[in-house]
Amino acid sequence: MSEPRKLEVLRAIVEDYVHSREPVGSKALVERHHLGVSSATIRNDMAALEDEGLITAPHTSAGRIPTDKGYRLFVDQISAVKPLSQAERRAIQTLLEGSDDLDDVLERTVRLLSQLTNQVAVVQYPHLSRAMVRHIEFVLLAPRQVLIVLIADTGKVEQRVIDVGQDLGDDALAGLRTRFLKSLSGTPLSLLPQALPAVVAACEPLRRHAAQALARGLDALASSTREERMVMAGTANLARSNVDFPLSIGPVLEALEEQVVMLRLLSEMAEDPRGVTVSIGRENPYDGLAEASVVATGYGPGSSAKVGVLGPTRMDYPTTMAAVRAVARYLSRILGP
Amino acid sequence: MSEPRKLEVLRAIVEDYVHSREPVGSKALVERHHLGVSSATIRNDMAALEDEGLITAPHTSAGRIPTDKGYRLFVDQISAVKPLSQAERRAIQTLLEGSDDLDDVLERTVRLLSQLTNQVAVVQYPHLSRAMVRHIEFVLLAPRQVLIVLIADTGKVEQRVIDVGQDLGDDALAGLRTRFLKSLSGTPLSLLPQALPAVVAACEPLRRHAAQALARGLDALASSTREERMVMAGTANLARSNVDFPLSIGPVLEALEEQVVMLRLLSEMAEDPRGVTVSIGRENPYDGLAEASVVATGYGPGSSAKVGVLGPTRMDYPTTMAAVRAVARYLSRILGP
DNA sequence: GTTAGCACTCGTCATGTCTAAGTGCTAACC
DNA sequence: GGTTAGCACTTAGACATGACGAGTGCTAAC
Repeated sequence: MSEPRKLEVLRAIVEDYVHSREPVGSKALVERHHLGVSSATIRNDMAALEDEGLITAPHTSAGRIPTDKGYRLFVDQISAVKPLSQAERRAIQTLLEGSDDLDDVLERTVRLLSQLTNQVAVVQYPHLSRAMVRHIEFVLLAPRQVLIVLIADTGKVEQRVIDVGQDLGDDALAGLRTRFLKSLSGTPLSLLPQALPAVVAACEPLRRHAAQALARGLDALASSTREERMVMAGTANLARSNVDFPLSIGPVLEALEEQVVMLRLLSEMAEDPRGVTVSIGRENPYDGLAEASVVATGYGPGSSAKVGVLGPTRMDYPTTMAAVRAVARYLSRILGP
Repeated sequence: MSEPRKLEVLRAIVEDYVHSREPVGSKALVERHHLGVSSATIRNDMAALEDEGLITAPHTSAGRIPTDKGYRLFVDQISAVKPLSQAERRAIQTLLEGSDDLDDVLERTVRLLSQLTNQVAVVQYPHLSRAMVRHIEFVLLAPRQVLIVLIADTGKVEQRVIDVGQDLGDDALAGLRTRFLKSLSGTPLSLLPQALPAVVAACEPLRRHAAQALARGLDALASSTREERMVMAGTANLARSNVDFPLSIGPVLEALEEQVVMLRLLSEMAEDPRGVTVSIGRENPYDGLAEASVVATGYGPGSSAKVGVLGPTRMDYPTTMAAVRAVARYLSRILGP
C-alpha cells in the first residue's frame, strides 16, 4: 500500500465530494480518476484512510466523505492553490481601483469576494494601533454637552457626545481644545491613556472637572478605535448552501451577527506562511460554526487586519484560498502608501 | 350567514394558523373557539371566505390558510393591537435609556426589537434634512489631501478625504476653514448646495481652486448625510422560521443585504393613522419578499425615519405591531429634544 | 502488494394499503 | 333563510413491503 497513492485517493475523494456533494465510492473513484489500480485496491486504501480518521462513511455501504481532519490534510499537504483566471484578476483590479474612501474600499472588497467565492465574505477594519492623533475637536451642543471628535492620521474619525458636568462657554471649550490638541497631537492612540492625565493636570483648577470628563471621553474614543469592526457580505449565499448545514444555518447567522465572535475568530487565526489560513469545522472555537470553515489572511500594514470568507466545510478550498489571497494582495496595495 | 361571524371565523383561522402553522379545519375551529354554531355552518362560512379570496386550501381536504388578502383584512379590521406586558415595557425603557450615542441607541433598538418579536428588526437612520451645520473641520493629511469633517447639530458626523488639486499649507487651509465656517454655520444641510457657491466666490482667486474642491466635498458630505442608512439585527431568526419560507430564505437575505431595497420599501410605506403600517406578502414591491411581511412605523421628528420588523407572512401581527409601536415611541422620546 | 470474486449490509425508490382529516353537498329542520 | 346532520368523496401522510443497486469487507489466488 503506497503512501503517495493514499494521499492521491484522499485528494480525489475531497475533490469529488466537494464537486458532487455525494459520498464517493471506490468504483466511481477509479472511473473518474485514472489511478492505475483496481477498485479493490482503492478499497484497501480507503479502509486505511478511515482508520486514520481522514474519511468516514455516513453508513455502511455508502461512499466515504472527508472528515475535518481529512480536509485539514488536504489543505495542508495535497492541494495546490488554484490561480485565478485573468478575467477575475482584472475584475478585482478595476473594481477596487475605482474607490477612494476606506469604507468604500472595504465595502467593495467584501462584495467582490463574496461573489468570487459564492460564500460569505468578511473583512476587518484595519488596526489603528499605530495611528496617531491628528486632530481633536470639541463642539458645544448644549451648555454641558460636548461632542468630541477624534481624528486619526489614518483618516479614521470617531465621535461621541459626553456630559462635562459643568457649564462651559464656547471660549472656555476652545481653550481646552487648544490645550489638549497641543499636548496630544501626534500621540499614538495606544499611548493616549498614559498621556491624558498630564494634560488634565495642567488645566486650570476651575475647569479641571470638565477636562476630566473630556479626557475620559477621548480615552473611550481611542479605545473604541482600537475596538474592532468588520464588514460583511453575501449572507444570502448561506441559504443556497443550505443543504451543507445539516441542522440549520441559524447558528451560523448568529455567529455572523455577533461580530465579536467573528472578530475573535479572525484574530485567533495564526498567520500561515503559505499566505492563507484555514480553520475547518470543529477547529473553530465557536460551536455554531462546527459545520463551517473560515479561510482568511491578513492584509495591510503588518498584515494585522484580516479578510476572509466563511462557508460550509464542504468548500472548494483551492479556489477560495486563491481568491482570498488575491483580494488581500490588491487590498494591501490599494491601502498601502 | 352572518357577516360578523364570518369575520370572526377569519380571525380564528388567522390566529390558529399563526399559532400552529397548520391548515385549520372547520371542526378544530368550533372546538377551540366557542362560536355558537356547528362545524357545518363554519364550513359554509369558510366556503364564502374562500370565494372572496380571503382564505385558501393548500389541497382538497386540508384545512384553510389565510391568503395575503386575508391577512390584510385581519390586520385592518379585525385584530386589536395587543398591549405589551409590563415587564416588556420596562425592558425597553431600561435598555434604551442606558445609551447615549445615536449609533448606540439604534443598535440597541434593533437588538431589542428583534428579541421582542423574534423577527428581523430594521431601523433607518433619522433623516437629517432639518439638521444644520454645527461645525466644519479641514485637516491636511498630505500636501494636497484634505480630510473634511462635517458636524451637524444633531450630533451626526460625516467625513471624507478629498484631493484639493493644489498644494496648501496649514495656514491657508485654516483660513479657508474659518471662511467656510463663518458663512455656513447654522445653515441647514439641505440648503448647503445653494449656499456653497457664494462662499467659493468670496475666496481669494489664488485659493479658488481648492475652495472649489472643498465645496464639492462638503456638498457630497451633506448629501451622503441625506442618503439613508439602516441598522439591522436578528437575521438568525429567519433561519428558525425557515419552514415559513417555502422556497428558501435566500431571496429574503438578499433583500436585507441590499439595503437600498429595504430603504425604498420602508420609505414607500405610507404612514398609517393607526400608528403602524403593514405590508403583506405580495404587496411588497420586491419579489424576494413575496412570502414576507413588514411591520413598520415612523419615529423621531416628523416620524420621517422608519423602524420596523420583517418576518414571514405567517406572523403574529397584533404582538408585532404592538412591539414596533412601543419601541418607536421610546425611540422618539429618547431622540427627542 | 494487488486483484477478482462474492456474500452481506443498507439506503433508496416504487408500490400498495390504510387512516384521519376535512371537504362539499343534500336533505331535513327551525 | 339560515342552520344542522349525515354521508360520500378526496387526499396527504404514515406505514409496510420488496426489489434494486451501490458499496463494503473479506478471502483466496496471483
